[in-house]
Order: sequence, then structure tokens, then C-alpha cells
Amino acid sequence: MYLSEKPRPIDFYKEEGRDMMIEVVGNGGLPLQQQPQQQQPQMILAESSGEDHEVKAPKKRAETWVQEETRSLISLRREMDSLFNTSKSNKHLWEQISAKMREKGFDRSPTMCTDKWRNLLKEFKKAKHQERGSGSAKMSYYKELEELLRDRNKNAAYKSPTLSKVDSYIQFSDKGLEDASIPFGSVEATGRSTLNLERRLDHDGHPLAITTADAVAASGVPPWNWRETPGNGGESHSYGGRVISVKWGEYTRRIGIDGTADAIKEAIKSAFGLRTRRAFWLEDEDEVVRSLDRDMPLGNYTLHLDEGLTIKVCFYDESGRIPVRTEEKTLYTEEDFRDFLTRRGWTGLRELSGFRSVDTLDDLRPCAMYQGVRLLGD
DNA sequence: GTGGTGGTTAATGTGC
DNA sequence: GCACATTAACCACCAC
Repeated sequence: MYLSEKPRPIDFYKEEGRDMMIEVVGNGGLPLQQQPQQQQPQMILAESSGEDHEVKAPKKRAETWVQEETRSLISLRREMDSLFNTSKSNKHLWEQISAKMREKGFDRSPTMCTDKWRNLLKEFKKAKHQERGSGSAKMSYYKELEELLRDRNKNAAYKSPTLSKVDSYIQFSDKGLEDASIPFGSVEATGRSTLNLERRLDHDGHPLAITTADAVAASGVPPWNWRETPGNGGESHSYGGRVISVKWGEYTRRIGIDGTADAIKEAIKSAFGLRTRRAFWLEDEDEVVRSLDRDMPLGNYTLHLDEGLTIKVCFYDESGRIPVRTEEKTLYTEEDFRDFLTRRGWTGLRELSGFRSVDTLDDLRPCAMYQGVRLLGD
């Protein structure tokens, strides 16, 4: 299940010189990221002994990062923060972060991760200067950044030439946003926000157009992509329909269930900012999995996300005989699997121990090592 | 050469 | 359709 209705992010992998490129797998596979057909760039391929092919492309924005992506990035960057400052080059670290992002279902190249991180820091600083102590919504985006920077400050071993500059921004603490129960998202202190999805649903006459927004508003925490807009920040509507409480980790959301099953799913996805393909389900307090429908019992539910199936994939050089690198890949759906194969120009996988060929997700074995299988003649 | 940073450009979203 | 806001992507500069 892919939870975004938007087209996949256009990932112009940029390796050197900040030129836009398309990542090409080293063993001659198809580009990992492909251009939409309607906007095919002029390709200027630069062969470099079996390495990446560079592709110049007109500037094209990738899909805007959603909350879950941004939080993953911050989390990963935070985990590796100590490594960043002991290394001359951080390139490989960003590659690791990018790889982990992909494992989570987010196609973001190292450069995209780097740029996002830089832009986040810039926004963070800008917001602090402009909205010092205002308790604005934007500040809550950066609570985790603030914590990271504060951690750095505490860490005496950490020495960065830019630390002093960064630190000049982290003395600020927005008390209105210190509440750890507010996990993420843009929080307008006085009211509710609107969501892109909300408006889209509304225009489509979707039965959950109001339910989704109001159920989330009831939690007081709109999803990451919600924007504050003039005219909707003052009033707080209470939702009068059937509402369940859904818990995911430490986060709890109230979800309106007066719509169809699909609408309820959308509401859950919106409320938690879910954008990956991972399947999910709800269990009640007796750990009974409940189907989503308007007649489901009211009460408290726990959200469970599919853990996926992780395999190892060994990539070979153009001769197909010399292993070049190994990647871990987590797959959630058959569609995920097919997409993974298609991007590399593979028709299936072959298990290295036993040489069993696999072309469906169900036949994959967790943690097993595979190599790509191409069509004969390719 | 690389990373950090500030500033800028431009694609895209949003409101009217 | 236009104006404006947001933000991904890019550039230039500096420090090391």
C-alpha cells in the first residue's frame, strides 16, 4: 500500500558539482529514479568505467518532504551526529542516511538529504530570529533540531568550527512548545489548520472531507503538511460524529469514523502523516484486529505498521561476475517489489544460496542474499 | 577539496 | 488568472 496519492518524488541524484543527475545502478541496471515521461530531460551521458551515468536535467522540484520523512531525516542525522564531526568528508554518512531513508520507503538521495538538512537549519534560524518567543507554529517543527543542537552543546568532545554560530540560536526555548506530548507537526496555538488533503477531499465531495480535518483538529495536532492559513486559525470546531482514539507509539490521535473504510484509512494516514507503502491495521484493547468501518466499536485502538520484509541484494559489475556492493532492502508490498525490480531492469531475484529464482514478494526469505535477474539479451 | 552558511532562484501550492 | 507563500535546489563565499 503506497500511502501517497502524489506522484513519486523525482530524485535527481547529484553526485558532483551539484549538477542534476539520475542515479544509475552500478551493474548496468535502469535508473533508480526516472523522470516523468512528460518531462524527459536532455540526457548527456558520461560514461565513467561502469560508474554512474550523469544526466543533466532542467530544474525540477522533488516532492515536498512530509512530516514522517523530515522526522526520519532528523532522527537519522541526530543518531549519526557524532560521526559527522569526526570525519573529513561526510559524504558517505549522507549516503548511509539516504540508504536508511530508502529502507523506510522514502526515496531521497544523499544530496536531497543534505539540502533538506541545510534548509531545515536555515529555516530554524530564520524562524528564531523572526518569531522569538511568539510560540509560533513553525518553531515546533524544529524542536528536535533544537534538542540535537542542545545535545551537541552538552557534549564537550564535540568540536565544530560552526558550533558557536549554531549555538547562538539554541538558547531560545519556546515554552509553549515544550510539551512532550506534542510529537510533531505544525501547531497553531490558538486553533486549527487546514490540510492539503482536506481541501482536496472537500473539493471532491469526499464523505470524510470534514471528518478528517475535525478529527485531527480534535487532537489539537495537525499533520506535518498542514498549513496555517488566514481565516482558519481562530475557531476550533468540535466534531460531533463517531470518533475512535488511535495510539501509535507515544502518539495518540482521534479519528472520525463516519466515512467509508477508505476514508477512515485516509484519516488515519493524515493524522499520523503516513506516506510509505506500509500496510497498517488497528487492534483493539483486546488485541483483536478490527476492520475499518463506520460501525466499528468506539474506543481505544493501537495502530500497527507492517514491519516489511528485509532482504539483502548483491550488486555486480557489468560483467555480472564481480560483486560491487550489497544493500539491504525492506519491501512492504508486491507493488513495492515490482517497483524495485523495474527500476533496476530486473525481472526477478535469484537467491545466492541455493540459486532459487524468486519473482514474487511471498517467495522472498527474510535476510537472504539475492542478486538481480535480467531478461536474456539485455 | 570539503563542509557550513547565507542568499537566491524557481517550481509548486494556495487563496482570492 | 494573478499574487503571494513555501520550499527544493542551487550558487557563492569562507574556514579549515
